[in-house]
Amino acid sequence: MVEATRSGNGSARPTLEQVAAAAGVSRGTVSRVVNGSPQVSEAARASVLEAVQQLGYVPNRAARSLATRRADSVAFVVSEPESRVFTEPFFGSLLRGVSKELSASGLQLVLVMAWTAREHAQVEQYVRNGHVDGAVLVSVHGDDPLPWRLMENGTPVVMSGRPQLSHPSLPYVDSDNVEGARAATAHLYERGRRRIAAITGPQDMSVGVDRLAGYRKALRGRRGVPRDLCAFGDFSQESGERAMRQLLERDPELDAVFAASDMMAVGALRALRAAGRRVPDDVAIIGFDDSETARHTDPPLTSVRQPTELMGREMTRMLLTLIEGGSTTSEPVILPNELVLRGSV
Amino acid sequence: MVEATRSGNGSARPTLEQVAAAAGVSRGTVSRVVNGSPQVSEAARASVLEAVQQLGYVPNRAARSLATRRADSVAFVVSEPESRVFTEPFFGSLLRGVSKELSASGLQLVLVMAWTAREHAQVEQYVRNGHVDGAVLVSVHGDDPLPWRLMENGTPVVMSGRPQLSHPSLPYVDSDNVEGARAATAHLYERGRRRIAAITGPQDMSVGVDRLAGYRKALRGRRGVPRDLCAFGDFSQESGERAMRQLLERDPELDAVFAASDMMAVGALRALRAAGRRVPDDVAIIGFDDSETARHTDPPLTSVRQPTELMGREMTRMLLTLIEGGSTTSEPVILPNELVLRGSV
DNA sequence: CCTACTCGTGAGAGCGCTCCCGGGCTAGTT
DNA sequence: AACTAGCCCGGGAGCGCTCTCACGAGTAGG
Repeated sequence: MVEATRSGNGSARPTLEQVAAAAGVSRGTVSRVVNGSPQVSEAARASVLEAVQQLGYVPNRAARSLATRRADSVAFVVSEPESRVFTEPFFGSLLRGVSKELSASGLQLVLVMAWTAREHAQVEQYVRNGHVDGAVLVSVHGDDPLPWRLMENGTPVVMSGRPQLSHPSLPYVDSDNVEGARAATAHLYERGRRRIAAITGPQDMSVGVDRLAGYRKALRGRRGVPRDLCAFGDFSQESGERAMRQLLERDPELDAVFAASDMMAVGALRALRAAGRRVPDDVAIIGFDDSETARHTDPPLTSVRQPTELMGREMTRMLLTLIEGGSTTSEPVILPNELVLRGSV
Repeated sequence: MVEATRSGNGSARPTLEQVAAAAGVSRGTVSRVVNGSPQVSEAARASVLEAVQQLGYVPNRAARSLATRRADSVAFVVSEPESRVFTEPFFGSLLRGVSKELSASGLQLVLVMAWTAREHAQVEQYVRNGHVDGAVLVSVHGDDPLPWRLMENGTPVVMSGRPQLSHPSLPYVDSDNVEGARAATAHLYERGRRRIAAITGPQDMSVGVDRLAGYRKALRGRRGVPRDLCAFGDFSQESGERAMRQLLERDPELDAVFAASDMMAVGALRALRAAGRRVPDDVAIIGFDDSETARHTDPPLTSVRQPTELMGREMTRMLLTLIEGGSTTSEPVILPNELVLRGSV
């Protein structure tokens, strides 16, 4: 009796068998109805549906998984050694996209986070062991073999961002970093700026490379415009500040800066203020990521916004297609960015 | 043959049965070893362990769940109608704490997000249907019946933050908002400030109420100090700016502000600058949350930091205890905050 | 009118695990 | 020596579902 209380849970969940009994059909038929098979008469379907409704039947996930050998869930893997993962709205937004797209198809979203090397190995174990049908990988490092290991294993995987060592046909979704950077730089040019500097990200990451390429592309062919006025940062504020100081030293006359991340732009703002430059009067500046911070700087930062939620949705769609098709390779999807205009230009 | 290729997946995962065969024992014994039962001889244990190692055996989650009638997973439910959920580091940090604590006990973390009312209902369905053993609820609104509905259903639930309509024994973890606000205000006083204003949060949320209470508590009994110099905001930057303007109007002589959120503090900074006040020379200011933004304002913002990751861990620990004990009620846990000193004081 | 299908349905056989019962063995007790 | 008490261990039953196969009834074709 104590046990009965213990298990609590009000009414025990009805099983297929009970629904079948109530509807006056067999288990098989109920299963067919529940799974939307066309092979069932209207009469049977109706009475099953009624019984389902009445008993409040919900399929038991575990039993289904066991029988189908599918997990009916996908992993969202964050393999970030740094701790600041979620301070960036990027992840949250991506997650939201994934969540929305996934809930439509009834799959579970299992969140897996790994910081230490040991956890990293566990993640691989976990995914390889078929606990999930596929995985969305975010913030994977360049030399991380995880995606390929999983692909070899036959597990569908989709990454966010183009991997550096582009393995042929490794499925990924990315925003058009080249075009975003190009548009930002072009915007500065169109506003009449002529000495446009760049603070770029690390060149061992595709975002870093692409955003620099976009900057160069925008300035290519323009006469009398320096286009190698760039300093390198690591996306952090400090590095942006340092880079800005270097740039001011190299060219005190510069009148605009394209920063490959908002954080670096914030650092640049500080350096500019310290150097007595007014923004945007003396120097215009554009960042990248459209982070929360961009809205609160002084002046507010014009920035390139990535369609993060959409990226999440696309990744999920791609993953579901892979899972369904039993494949592990796919053409990448590149989504357009958007320039958000604020006071810094 | 095509099928064989399709299913891919390299080597099929070994089952208990196969491990048993390899180890020369029965299924039961392998199960006992895997689950750490003491009722097994050293010899048997050793040979099972060896077989497990060799075959790379990992228990099938679905089968286990089916047999034990447990889900071996908990849900992290974000029921936030707003879209800015993850722009605040709070959630990410909480999530990390939950993830860390959970991975130690081998449970899955299922992320469930709900924005629309319909999704809200689905979440309830989902959790009630026993897909998870328990749930961590964050950012629940005051009038949201979700936690109680789940509790009635017998599902263990832990909330973040003290609920307003404090249902007796609804389990929650919170930081000590009263004490955090008190310490911040007291700090301002100790630094010699005497006209300390407050920008408080909405009074229909416990955080809003508590932080105001802390402010009042710090000033109680101090002679010649105004302690009702407060304006209300809604935690947003705009509301902070507005509140600050009101306060300056009411008392142009004020020399310090305690803001109940960093965002409001940022707004206040703007208003102060617009009014020609220097921070911290003329007016000192302290925020709350120690957000990413606090680090990037000018000057950097002194703020109260909540032990968010720890809160996540505590919530998880509490939840696991509830699950294990088959209970749904528990004493709340209140964790201390910390004042992070930066340039704004 | 018989054969050949098609279509809807029922039933059996698992999926891989845990739980529990009972048998065999050893050690301790009278 | 006989009996009991433990301790290990094996194996059956069953968790709730899907899937395959076979069967009966209807329909069309020869």
